[in-house]
Amino acid sequence: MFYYQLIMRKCAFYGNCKICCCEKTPSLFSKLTVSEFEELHSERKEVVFKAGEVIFKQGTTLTHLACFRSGMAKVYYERPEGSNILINLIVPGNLTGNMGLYTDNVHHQTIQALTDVEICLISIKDIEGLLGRSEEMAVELIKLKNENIIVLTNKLASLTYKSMSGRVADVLLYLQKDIYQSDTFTLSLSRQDLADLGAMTKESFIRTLKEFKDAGIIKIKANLVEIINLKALVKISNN
Amino acid sequence: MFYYQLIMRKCAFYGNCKICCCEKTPSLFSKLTVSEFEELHSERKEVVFKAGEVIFKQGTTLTHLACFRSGMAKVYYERPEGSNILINLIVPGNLTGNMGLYTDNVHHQTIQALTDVEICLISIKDIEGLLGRSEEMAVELIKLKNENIIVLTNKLASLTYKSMSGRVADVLLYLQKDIYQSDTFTLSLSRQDLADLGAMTKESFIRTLKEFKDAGIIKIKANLVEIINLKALVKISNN
DNA sequence: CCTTCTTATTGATATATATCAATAGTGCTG
DNA sequence: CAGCACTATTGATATATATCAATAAGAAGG
Repeated sequence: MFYYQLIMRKCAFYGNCKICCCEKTPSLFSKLTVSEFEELHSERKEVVFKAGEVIFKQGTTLTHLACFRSGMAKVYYERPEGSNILINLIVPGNLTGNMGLYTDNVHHQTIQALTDVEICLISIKDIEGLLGRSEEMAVELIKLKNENIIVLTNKLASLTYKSMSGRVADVLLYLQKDIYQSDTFTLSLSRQDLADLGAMTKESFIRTLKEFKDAGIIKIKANLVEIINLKALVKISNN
Repeated sequence: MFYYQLIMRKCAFYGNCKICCCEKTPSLFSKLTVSEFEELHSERKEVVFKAGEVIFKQGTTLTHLACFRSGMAKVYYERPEGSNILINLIVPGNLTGNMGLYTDNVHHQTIQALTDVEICLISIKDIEGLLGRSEEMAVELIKLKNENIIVLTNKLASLTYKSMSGRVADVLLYLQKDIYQSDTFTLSLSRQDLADLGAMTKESFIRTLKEFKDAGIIKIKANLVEIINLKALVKISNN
């Protein structure tokens, strides 16, 4: 019996592990048998990080992989020259920190909590051990990687070929669709973080936001954002 | 016995298959047994494309994966609005066209020959069949994917945070290090292609190239490029 | 070898975006 | 609740880069 079948029937069986296993597709763990899952589950470490704390630091050894159970974090790439580029946000159900797997065993990004965060840490050794036996899990990981690459390619296209307003629209659409899954949301990010997501200065981001506000496309009051005209936003995104 | 051990001893055994199997690390095929390799090898299709021909078209069904044996191709992402973003170049030993694997089975990029090109086409069915049995190959693919992601992240950082001269320097360093592996090379790419690699207009690229030429960092005459001062180029790349 | 077409180069100008600076708001701490 | 520090906002200006236009240089074809 597969773990996901078990958990579908007895949802509370593994507490909120179902967030990491069943609520996102593809999930690294959905195809594991109960005993395979138990291997990982029994060895996991539940950890709580406070807002602002660094979960993984770029350049340090990759020993664990994080499964997000609650809260929000930002993933950024620290450039040698000092500036940071914000790659994406992490929300419950996401898996992160495995870019160095099978390559140099080093973290290639820094992950920092934006709110208080609950995660499970799973040892890379356990993951590698299981990957060496479970083709199912390896295939799921390949699937995840391919999705990562597709998302990154889209981001590359957005950031390099769109004008500022298109990029701001993309940031708002990303928050609405992938992060908060609602037209109304309270930001856990600073204006600087938002600007970093869109690869521009915070002044430019704020100005563009104001244009959208003046045009009646969004409402924004401090950190409370409401998207009024989604279609207009999509249109701006598409130039 | 692994295939790569066999081929190390009898290099001509499989013709120039060693380009795809042994000369790049990681290689998807290096950990296969002889019989596993034979499965793929016997079913492969050797194809020649002429310069300018499209090998894979973005949006079409993913049926085969291409192993490059000779020549050069460009990989670009076609944006809905019409403009193209040049992601990277493909040279012998590279594997390409598997971003849609296990996801939507669609090509997410267009691959076009820049010179005459010899490739082997391997059916996705064969790859998937073997991936379902060989954890070794799955691990190699994960490794490849992770390297792809690391490279893409660097590219994202380069293209979004560097000024024009830094990006032109990056393009030249990419050609020198990853593509031609020489300080002197004859370009198979147009100025427009080079500009696309650096995410700028061809006029801007040409102007920056002229600056480098005037500063004695490179020599350039039509398509013949010589890098005179590599250190200066690296310094410009690092801002 | 001349004509035609494409690609490359150079120059002048426009424009988007960053930078710098000043002000306003927000939240924390004694 | 006053004062300080940090973040957000707005405005003025500078600058990098794109755009447009004109010319030059190659490449292809009769």
